[in-house]
Amino acid sequence: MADPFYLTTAIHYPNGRPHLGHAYETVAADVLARFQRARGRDVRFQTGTDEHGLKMAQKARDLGITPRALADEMSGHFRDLFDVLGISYDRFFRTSEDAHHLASQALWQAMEANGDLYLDRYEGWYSVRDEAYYDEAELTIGEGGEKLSPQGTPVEWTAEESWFFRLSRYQEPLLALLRDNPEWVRPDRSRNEVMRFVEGGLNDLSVSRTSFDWGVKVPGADEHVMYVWVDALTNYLTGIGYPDDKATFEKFWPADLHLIGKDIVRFHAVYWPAFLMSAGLPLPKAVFAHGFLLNRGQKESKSLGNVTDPLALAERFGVDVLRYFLLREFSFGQDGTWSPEAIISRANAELANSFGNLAQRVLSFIAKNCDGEVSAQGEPTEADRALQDKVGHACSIELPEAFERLAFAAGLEAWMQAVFACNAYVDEQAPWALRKTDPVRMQTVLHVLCDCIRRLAIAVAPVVPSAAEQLLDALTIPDDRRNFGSLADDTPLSFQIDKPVPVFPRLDLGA
RNA sequence: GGGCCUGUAGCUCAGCGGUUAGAGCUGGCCGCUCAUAACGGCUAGGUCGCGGGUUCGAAUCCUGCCAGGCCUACCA
Repeated sequence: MADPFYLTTAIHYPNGRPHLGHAYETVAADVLARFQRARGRDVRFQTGTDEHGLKMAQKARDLGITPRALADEMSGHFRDLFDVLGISYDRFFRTSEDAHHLASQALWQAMEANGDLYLDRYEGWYSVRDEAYYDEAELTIGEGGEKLSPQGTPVEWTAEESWFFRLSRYQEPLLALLRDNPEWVRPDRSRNEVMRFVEGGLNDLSVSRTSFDWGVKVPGADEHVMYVWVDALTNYLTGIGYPDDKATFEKFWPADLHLIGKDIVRFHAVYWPAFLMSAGLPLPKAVFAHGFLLNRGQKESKSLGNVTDPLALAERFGVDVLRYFLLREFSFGQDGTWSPEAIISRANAELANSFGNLAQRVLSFIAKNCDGEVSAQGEPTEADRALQDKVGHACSIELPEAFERLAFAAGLEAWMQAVFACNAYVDEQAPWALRKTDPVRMQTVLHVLCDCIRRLAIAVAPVVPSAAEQLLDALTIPDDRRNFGSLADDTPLSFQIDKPVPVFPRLDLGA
């Protein structure tokens, strides 16, 4: 049976429409999911929306609709976006699902049974906007004499009964986890952040609210709803059947990777493992925090009015182009800067001119001059072997090795080098000259090139699935010969080529 | 305020103690004509944020400062 691979994105908070950052994280996860499937893993890939919490309740109130209606609408936008982007999720998760409430309560009860939950009283200056309590000393006075949080949001004196989680118990176990598994949280930036936070001492965590009811009810205390992060994190369990579907759950848990943004590292690398330890469940194998994308070097925000709709980018440039750009342009884990010009430049140089045109010049030559069929007829030369070695190494070794460590840009860089080598080979071998002088040799050259294109397309398919599929169709490669295992296949004896169509059209700025 | 991260050719990035600091894009020159005016070859271009220090030797280590980001903080 295939080796399971369970991968998650963070579930997205749908108090607004999805932005490019949501697309970035989810596309990256999708590439990894497709990559692992093509390597033969039994992949379970989950994304979704995190719909509870005060901010959703308030936003709904402002709009005069129910939180449920707001969640339905906004979650739909996320799902639509992901469908357009070709996200191959196995499960689109919503925390408002009934099963999730039951699962969160089950987790809660497991933590309670372990003696880690207790009722206490919480009071202080509470900012609804920040969803946080502040100390008196932190407050400032606004123009009208009202008290403001450090973020400048209004605060009100609030007292509520709250359940607390004994996070303080888990300081040592967490430190041991981080010490003994240096790769558990990546990159190092995030690991450092977590280490320092835990070393600084952990206070018990307030994990329930009574000031609103849009959330998961605390078992046996109906007036409380769970703190959003408790039920949000639980989605990783619920989505694979916790607690009732033991077969599915045990197959996929613990997760192989939680892919998240760098801003929510603490929740995933401190609170989450503590909850799981408390409930007696195994911990996920790894957490990876990606960087943020900056629009021409600036953070996108509503107040700056520079928020990009990822759907518009996908429509303007194409889904495959956008996916390729997102993974190729940035060092995953670090922040990156993008612009429409950068997308066009990258797409034209690498996808249209280098790879797309390579396929087009070879396939269309075959369609025109060989009646659409090529086969190996002569002995391979040194140049043939050198090219095939280069392409084979890039596709079977370099790209997979890089993708395994989430170094997508490095993997695609190695892949591009192989594409360059193919174009150089075409020029050196000049099949258009061989057509007149040595048709047998011409067949061999074209045959080598078809096989290289086949392997390049298979390797890059997780990133640009539609275009790769078109190319493999054009080469008449069977569906079950399109995975990484097939890279090592013996070259097909012959290739049948229909009249090809360019798979990556050139883009221009006016478009 | 503290911690961590980032700052390398016009642009996006790699290099993270050791020969003349690399790649791609952009620019210039040459070649080719199969191809999406695409491809190939050559070439131009850098005070490695700034100032100190360690070392035979630093973009690479230490320190101070500047700019941006993330996390965090009882600092009136």
